[in-house]
Amino acid sequence: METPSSSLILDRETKASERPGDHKDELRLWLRLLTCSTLIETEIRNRLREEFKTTLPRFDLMAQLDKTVVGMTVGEVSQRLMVSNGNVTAVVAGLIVDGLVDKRAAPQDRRVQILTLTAQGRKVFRAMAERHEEWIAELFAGLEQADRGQLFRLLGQTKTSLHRAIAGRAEEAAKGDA
Amino acid sequence: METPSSSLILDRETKASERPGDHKDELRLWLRLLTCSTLIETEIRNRLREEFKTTLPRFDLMAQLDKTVVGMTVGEVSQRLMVSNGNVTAVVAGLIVDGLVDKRAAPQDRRVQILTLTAQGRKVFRAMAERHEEWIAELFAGLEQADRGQLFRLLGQTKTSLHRAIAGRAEEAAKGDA
DNA sequence: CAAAAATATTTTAGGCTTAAAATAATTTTG
DNA sequence: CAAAATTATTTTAAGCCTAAAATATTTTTG
Repeated sequence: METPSSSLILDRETKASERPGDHKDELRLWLRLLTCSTLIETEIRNRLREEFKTTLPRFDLMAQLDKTVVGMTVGEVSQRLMVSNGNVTAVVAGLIVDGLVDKRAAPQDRRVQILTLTAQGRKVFRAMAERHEEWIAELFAGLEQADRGQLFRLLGQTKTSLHRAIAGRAEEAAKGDA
Repeated sequence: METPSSSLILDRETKASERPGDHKDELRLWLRLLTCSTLIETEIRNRLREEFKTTLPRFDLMAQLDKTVVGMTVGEVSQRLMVSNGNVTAVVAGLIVDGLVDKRAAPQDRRVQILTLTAQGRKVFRAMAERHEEWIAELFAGLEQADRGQLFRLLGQTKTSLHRAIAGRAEEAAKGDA
């Protein structure tokens, strides 16, 4: 329990954001983060369509496959892209039709499907990736390098905070189930 | 062509990010921003479904309408949410069926449709908004308040950078058209 | 070893999203 | 003022995305 005087001090000296039960600052932070993310995503989507007649989900999927020579399973790709398995299945289907991706069952475990870029897929992706990197640099060009570094670090802490909060809640749910 | 000595100095003294034509740092920054955004969005989506049996697009749309008493046009909502007009039309259709939103043509300009929350819609939204605010605060709880402030400022600069880059490119395109 | 459990993926059903074309209404212009 | 241009929205067609159920395969267990 707080004494009346201590809460008086709180009322006088704290910012609006510190009012008990008020979380408007965090909300504004989230909305600003979302705005940045949406602006970038929409712009990249538009440029991929205009310059390469492709979509962001396809690009993202190919980007994962470009990181490996031995290929990647459906589950691995879905985890990395933070999308559902079914979604990977669907996007891959389109890429296979276009001859950019190859899919085959793993010989030692036939449940597993191994995805790889075809030679053409790798060539096409590399060309897009180069432009993509330029676009991103252009979009962030208005920030000083030091600020970009600072932002990168803060987003790292944010990621940690998010993972902790999400894992914490998953535990609660598991406890409830048991 | 560079002299061997100048490129030696570059190799020795500059960070990887400063190699000419290399923009890996900006790319990593973008991917980290996207990760944070996706983690939050997915978590909020899940909680809205579990706790209120609704979706994020519906929640976001209602959040816009909650800001006004006189209502908002389809175009206004679509601009604020950064989604297409057609998308607003579709999501609104669902909300109307559920009795949460009302739509009527403006009397002075019958092209314009004015959207408002119904009394029930406002009540339902307010309950969700309170929980939503708590969730967001929880997700950012691992960040010091000072860091949240710093992050907010940096994202503000990022927004400015993005708007400038996007507007700049739109001008180029317009020039090309003319 | 066979039944049960676990794992990996696909399918299904339904909602979101977009760009582009179509519709409807208003404003501008010759 | 009527045709043309503009503005606001809706429709359409196609792709993305998810959760949950179904399928196929492998591993565990009694």
